Amino acid sequence: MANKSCIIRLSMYRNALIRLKTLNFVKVFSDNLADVARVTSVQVRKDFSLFGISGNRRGGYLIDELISQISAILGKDKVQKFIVIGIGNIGKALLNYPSFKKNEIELVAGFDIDMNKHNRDVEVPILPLEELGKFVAENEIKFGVISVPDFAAQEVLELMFRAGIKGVLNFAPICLKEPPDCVVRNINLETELENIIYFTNFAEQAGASR
Amino acid sequence: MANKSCIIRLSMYRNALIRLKTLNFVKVFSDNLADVARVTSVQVRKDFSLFGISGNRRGGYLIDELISQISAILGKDKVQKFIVIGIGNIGKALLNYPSFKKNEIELVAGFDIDMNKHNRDVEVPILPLEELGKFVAENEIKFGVISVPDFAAQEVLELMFRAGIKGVLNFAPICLKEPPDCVVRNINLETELENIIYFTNFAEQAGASR
DNA sequence: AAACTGTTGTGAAAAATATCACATAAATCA
DNA sequence: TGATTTATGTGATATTTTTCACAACAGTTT
Repeated sequence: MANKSCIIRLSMYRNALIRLKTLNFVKVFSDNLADVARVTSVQVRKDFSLFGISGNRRGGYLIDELISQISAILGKDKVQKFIVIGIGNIGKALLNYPSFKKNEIELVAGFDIDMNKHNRDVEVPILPLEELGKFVAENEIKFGVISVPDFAAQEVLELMFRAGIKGVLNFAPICLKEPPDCVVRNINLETELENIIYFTNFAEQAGASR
Repeated sequence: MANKSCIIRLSMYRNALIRLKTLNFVKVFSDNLADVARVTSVQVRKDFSLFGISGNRRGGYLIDELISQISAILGKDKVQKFIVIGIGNIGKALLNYPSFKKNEIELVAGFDIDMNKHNRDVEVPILPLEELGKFVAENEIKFGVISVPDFAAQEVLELMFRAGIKGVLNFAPICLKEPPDCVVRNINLETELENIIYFTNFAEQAGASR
């Protein structure tokens, strides 16, 4: 079965393909994708073979065909709606983030407990948290982002789960316990920076001792 | 050698430990950390053993000691300064992100090409991109975040590299080519969402066919 | 039409990562 | 003080992921 990094790579291939298409590429080779996505060409082909995507021996892949095949796998054949809970720094950034729409991802509403943040008269309304359940049911929302402070995150996740949300991206710096049949992915900005700090320092030490 | 996920786990253990310390824990067991960081206890101990961290047979680990050992590994024994390039949605969110300081990570300046965004009269100034090299040299900055549009990202990375920056967190939705001796880590918001979408749909299908 | 070239596709091998099983040590109890 | 309990620490094993090596094939050249 496909694993997490494999799907991440598919997304990257798709991005690369879209970019290459704007350059008027008609067919691409696994080597092209490997270069752009910074992996090996075998990795590209192995990933494709896992999903039954095949090209033409010696002829590479037809770019349009490939894009639509990958898009289908990633659920990009239809617009995927999602909501954001917690309109702080990150929540606000997501509300204004331009490239979701280009990628068939649509942020349809934000939620917050702070009534000063509520606002219904805009394209993407900010609603009180109490309306979450109703909104999710009426609009058939499956995906959501958590951008509340750490202490509130687990509670918000359970709220989302009860509302019927099935997939969650969590920015709160805490490792959430995923409810059954609910996919949760954590992005922790400090952790990411700490990772970079470690490997940078490590590389320096290794370099110095070389 | 330690790998990327191992360091991410160390960060998570540290977060967990700090949380447990506020609850007045004095010692912790690998099982406690496993629960909070959502891994197995063997994994915790294996990770520790990789860095020569040892506890007391039967007695677990002294929390203060453990925090300082992990902190030292992650470079948290001193404040790590970093800058942000591109003061758009994400850049702004980072400027106001509260929990960096708690974690010995200090955002010291932002940079942008748009002169309307420049502002020197605040704690974290926003400076013109031309001043990057000078600022980085004078303030001995080693780390930076890229939050510019995709088409500008590679160029900005090379600019940062020439200025002397060694570790970069990239939010631009493009896979950057890392210069030699420079650590680059990509966070792509769309890709993360696509990942969630895929696995949510997949779980649904698997559930339905069960 | 035969030889050649360059790319895909994949079984097998290797490398990386995580888990298991259990020896070892420290504390407690009888 | 010997037996028992409960964690740690780690070699061995299993699993996952990536890379290697090369057969298969479709064009292209001679």
